[in-house]
Formats: sequence, C-alpha cells, structure tokens
Amino acid sequence: MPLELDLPPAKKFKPGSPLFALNKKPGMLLPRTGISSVPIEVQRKHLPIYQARTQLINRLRQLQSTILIGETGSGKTTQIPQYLYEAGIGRQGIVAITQPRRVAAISLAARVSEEKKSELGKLVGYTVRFEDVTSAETKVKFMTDGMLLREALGDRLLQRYSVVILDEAHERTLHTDVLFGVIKNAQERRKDKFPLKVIIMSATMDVDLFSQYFNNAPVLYLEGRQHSIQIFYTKQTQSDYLQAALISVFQIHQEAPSSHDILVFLTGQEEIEAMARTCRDIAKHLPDSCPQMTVVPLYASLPYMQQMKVFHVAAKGCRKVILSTNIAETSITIPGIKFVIDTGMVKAKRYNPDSGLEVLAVQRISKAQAWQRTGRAGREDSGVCYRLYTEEEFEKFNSMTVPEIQRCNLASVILQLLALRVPNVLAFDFISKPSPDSIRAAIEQLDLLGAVEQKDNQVILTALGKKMASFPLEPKFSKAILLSPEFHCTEEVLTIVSLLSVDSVLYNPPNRRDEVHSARRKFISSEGDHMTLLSIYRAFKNVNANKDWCRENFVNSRNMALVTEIRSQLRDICLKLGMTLESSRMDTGNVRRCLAHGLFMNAAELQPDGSYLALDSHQPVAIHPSSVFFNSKPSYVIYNELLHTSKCYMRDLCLVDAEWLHQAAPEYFRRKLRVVKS
DNA sequence: GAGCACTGC
Repeated sequence: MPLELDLPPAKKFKPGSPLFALNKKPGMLLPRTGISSVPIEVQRKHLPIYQARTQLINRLRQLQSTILIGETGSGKTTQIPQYLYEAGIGRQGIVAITQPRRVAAISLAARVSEEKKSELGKLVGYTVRFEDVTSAETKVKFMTDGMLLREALGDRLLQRYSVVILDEAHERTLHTDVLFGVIKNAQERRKDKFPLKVIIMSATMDVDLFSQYFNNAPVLYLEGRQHSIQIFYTKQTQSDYLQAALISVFQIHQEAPSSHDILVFLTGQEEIEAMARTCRDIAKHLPDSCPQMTVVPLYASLPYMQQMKVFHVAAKGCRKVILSTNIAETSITIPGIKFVIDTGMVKAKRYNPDSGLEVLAVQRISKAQAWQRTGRAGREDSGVCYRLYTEEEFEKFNSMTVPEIQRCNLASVILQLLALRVPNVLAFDFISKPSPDSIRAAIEQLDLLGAVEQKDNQVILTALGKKMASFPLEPKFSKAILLSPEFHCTEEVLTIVSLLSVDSVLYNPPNRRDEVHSARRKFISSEGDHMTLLSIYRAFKNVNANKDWCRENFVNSRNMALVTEIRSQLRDICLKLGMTLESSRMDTGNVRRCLAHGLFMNAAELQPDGSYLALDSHQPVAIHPSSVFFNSKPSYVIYNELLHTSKCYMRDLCLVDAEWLHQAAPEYFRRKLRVVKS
C-alpha cells in the first residue's frame, strides 16, 4: 500500500472577524462544562464574551432584533440569557432560548442553572418533548425549536415570552425556519403592547440573510475560543475518496505522536464498517515502530454503549481513529481531536416535489459543512484538517447547505401554518421560500386526507384538519388515528403509529443474522410489517418490558421505551379530543383497513411480471429487504415511505385489499388509476 | 433479488 498523498501546506485558518477583540492565552483555557476547581463566577468572567458584557447589554437593551454571530466557545448561549436577566431586560416575561437538539437544551439549562446557583427547574428550566422542567418561577427557559413551535399553536403571539433567542440558527432546521416566520409575525403584532425582543444566534454564516429578514437588524460579532487550524488541500482531484482517506489516516499515523486522535468524515454505516475493517487489518501489519491503533465507528444507528466508545481515551501509545458520519459535525462533540480528515462527501436526503420522492444519495458537502468539520479539530488545541479535494474544487462547493425546508415534504409544516391561521400559506414570509410546487403538493396531500378545503379562493382547515394538527405526527398518521374509532381499533393504531415514529425497535447486528432470524420468526405476521411490529409490542408488554427479553429477541429496549412514551402522549391527545379508545383485539383486518384510509396515497400493485408499481405515480417500486414481504408477493400493499437508494424501495409494508383503497378515496382512485380494475 | 445521512414534535 503506497502511503503518500500530495498534501501541501495551505493557509492558516482563523474563522470569523471579531468585533470585540480579546487576547488569547491558551493556558487560560477553561472547560465549557463539567467539573472544575475554578469557581463558577471566575469561569464566567474568563469567557471571551465577558469583556463585551456591558457593551452587549447596552446594545441588546436598545435593539428589538439582533443578529449575534459568535464563534464556538464564545459563551454566547450560556451567558446572553443571564446577562439579559441580570440587567433586568425582559423580566416581564420569560426568556426562551431554542436549540435544535434535546440534549443541548437539557445540558445548557443544567449548566446555566448551576451558574445561577439555583435548582434546575426554578429560575432556569427547560422544556423538551416528554419533559417539562420549569415552574412558575422560571425566567430563563431552554427548549427545542420544535417545542416552541408546538407552543405557538396554542398562542401564536408567544405572549409568555419577552425575549426569544433562536440559537444555532445557521443549522436551518425545519423548525427553526418556520419559527423565523412565526416570531417575525408575533413581533410585528406585539410591537405596541408587549414588545417581543428577538435575538438570532448563529455561527459565521447567513449573516446578511438573517439581518435582511429582520429589517436590516444590526449584526454583533463575538470572538470565540477556537484554536488555529491548518488546512491542507490535495494537489489533485481524488477519484476515490475512500482510498484517499485510508492513505491519509496511515500517513498521519506513521508521522504524528500517538496521542493525536484522528476524526474521519465518511457517509454511512456500511462504508464506515468496511473502512474500520481495512484500517484494523493494515494496522496489524505495520512495523513495531508504529503506534497501536484503535478504530472506533460512529453513526446514529449504533447502540448507545458503542457510541460512547468515542469518548474513551485510548491507551498510552495507542491512537484513536474515529470513523464517523456527519453525526460528529454537530450532534456529538469529541474532545481531543487533533486531525480531521474530510472526504467532502455526505449522504443526505433530497426531495423532488414533482415525484414526491425522497432520494438518499451521497453528495458533495457545502462550504459551511466543510468549515464545521474543520472546526472539530481545534476545540482544545491547534489542529490540522486534511481536505481530500483540491482548493479549486472547494471553491465550487455550494456556500450553504440547502435548508431542510427546501428539501422535504411539507405536509406537516403546511398543516401547522394553517393551524396557526396563516391566511395564505403560499405567501407566508419564509426566510427561504420552499418552491411553490412543493407547497402545492403539500396542500394537495392535505386535501386528499380531508384536512383542508377551498373557500373563496382560500385554503382553510377543516374540523378534521384542526384535530390532525394537534398530533405531533405526519398528517397521514394523524388521519389514521382519527379514523380509528370507526374501525374500533384505536388502541392498535396508536401502538402502530408510535412504533413507526421511532427509528426502529428491531436490532439487527450483521454478524448474528441467523440468530436474529430465528428469534424474530415467532412474531412475523403474514399481513406485513405493521402487524409484525404490533405483535412484537404486545409480546414486549406481556413480559412487562423486560430487558433480558429484549436482548434475547433483538429488540432495542431504548427505542421500545420511547415508543411507550410516544404512545401515551398520543393517547392523551386522543382523550382530549374526546375519542373513545377501543381495541379490536384479534381482528387485524380492521386495523389494516384503518391504515389503508390514512396511507392510501402510498399504495402499490403487483404487476404480472412480478414487479410493483406505485399507484400514485405509476413508477416502479420494490420491496425493501428489511420487510417481512421481501420473499413474497402480495397483490396490494401500502407502505410508510419510499426511499430511493439503489432502487426505489417501499419501507414498512402492510397487506391491503384493493377495495379498501377505493373506499378510502374513491375520487382519487377514479382520477389517478385507470389501471386498477374494481 | 439484497439495505437504512441526521434531527425533532
């Protein structure tokens, strides 16, 4: 194996252009969280942001909308809410700080609460799904962006809040993007009565967009505590990024001290596991002069305990090499990374509103993502980033990742906007507009589900649509739940919808395939994946959620626990809506009939040649290998979703009668599907 | 005939 790659030294990278300068003293570096012998008040004063405190408070007092750009480690997220509170700004209400992720909301609340020397849930609290740690005293509230959006459904002016801080706005999550519009609207309508202060916090991106959106709001810059990172580009275009990554890993491995860990960004589970095997193989055959190597894979579907291995410090004389998906870009921060190897690739979903198809494909990252990856090398000390592409290639990357709202199905978002009584969803003030086609496709889908109707050229919610909006679910699943009383199977549908709301309750370790197969056989239903999941859930309840049972049956107990929580939340909503909850017991026909009424748009028909055609788009589709139907050929099926990878796969299938589909949406099937004979 | 980036309500 040739271990050389043309990696010329490139420019030094120092992100951002700070407005509030600060001398850097590396020796004074303090931990962001965790145990420290330094008193907390002292720690607060050593944060880069502290020197700008007075200026900041004065500016924030005057301004109604502010864009705050802060580098990693500036302390903006923990300090700004406290500064506001200490200065008496917004004391008439609550200061809300949104986060894209639950763990961030929870740990930030815990940290700030500790800094304020108060009990979590009193002055400082948090609200995430299933957990509300706040009280009447709470003045500083961390929450997920989705949670604030859900609260807005009940109070679209967000009257409890005096300040809303949208943190990590550059990530442009679906929820943050919708919140932009909701908050701007609330701010406008509240300006004479109870003004709403808005602070948008972001990394060094999208500044102009944010500022323009809030009527040219001023932009304040904060310096952080990022260390300098050297960047290397390849001299030539790499045709095989995996090979290039492998070479880079071992080049570093042979040259750098063994305590310097390496983080490699790859695209998916399979690729990572294959690369891990190759790395371990090569490492075994290196000369004794070379350090040892421990290879750690990291991706979301990995069980929790195995994910935790990235935090284990490697033994002395041993180098840790982490092979990760983009989960290490934002969600998991690994300390001690000296080298980042960036392949420049990512696996991501793209959405085509014409076909309604989501395509999962390996593609180029954006510049913003490249910087994010690079930044992972300089968190505690200076670092090095090897970019496995040329500088010319980098210059051609898109500058920003396309916001989620422009690459997903908008049915839920549009339903929420309608529930927020947005008069004309096509004209909603999105910070980045989705295409009119995808908005129209969403309205059409809601129309088919009976959630909306046209009145005087306006799209408005029906009574059913209003109820649908109260569930934290995709509209098709809310619809199935709301129809379930007609089929006397609400308990079963609640269970199934909850099971479909989590990643997967099935654990499939690749090297124990035969065991998995035989353990699972007893649950398999000839009626499809939904019914199979239902029987697994019933068995799980019968053994009182026993963990050993889960292990023996290759059931992910953590996800199963989550299913239980989701189910009880959905059940509560049903009860609030006054629904009667019945069980169909052994009658699974009714359950499938009910599912057909929610998922009729996702139906496929067996063709004479043994292939399947989607009834909606008439495109060829295939049964996903994870389905219990993989080796059989039912005539008509409904599926949860289509996933385009190597083929267009249907995931999670349920056997249905053609007749049920027609009953569910007679008009739709008459219009769309002449192919199907009644 | 053979496979699943990442969040969140």
